[in-house]
Amino acid sequence: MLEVISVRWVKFVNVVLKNEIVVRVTFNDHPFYENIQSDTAKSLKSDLERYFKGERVDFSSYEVSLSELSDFVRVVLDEVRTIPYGNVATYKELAERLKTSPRAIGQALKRNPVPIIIPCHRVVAKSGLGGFSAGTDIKRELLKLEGLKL
DNA sequence: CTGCGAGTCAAAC
DNA sequence: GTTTGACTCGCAG
Repeated sequence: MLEVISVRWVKFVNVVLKNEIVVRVTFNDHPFYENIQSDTAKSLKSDLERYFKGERVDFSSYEVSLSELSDFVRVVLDEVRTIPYGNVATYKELAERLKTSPRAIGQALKRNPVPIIIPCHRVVAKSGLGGFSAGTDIKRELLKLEGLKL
């Protein structure tokens, strides 16, 4: 079963679920047509609304689909999910933990299909913000929500 | 401060 | 095989 959540924020945040598993999160100028049926989708929509209001919300219990990704990307994204709300890690720190290079971490994060759910915005460069697949302005706003400046 | 070369490693070509 | 990054470090101007 396919479900869609759309939430208005600085952009529209559109989330697609398949069988109650999050398969994609995108930032768009227009909302997607919503189709919300399961309790999972209802709960996620309310969590997203609370999150965008600035409440501390943990998305780590939602299942995500990483099956199309390489082993390396999965390992990196799993590690990123352990970064708690309001905290950040640098590309270098993750590289050291996973015995790889900062650039390889960046390449993996770029392939994250579900930003916010997997909080890739909490990974920043050692001196500065770093990049973001949906635009660095979005990344900055997400960090601001969690009380961080950069 | 800005710029550039080298090191790095997974992905893309 | 070569090139390209959501990076970092060091060293010049």
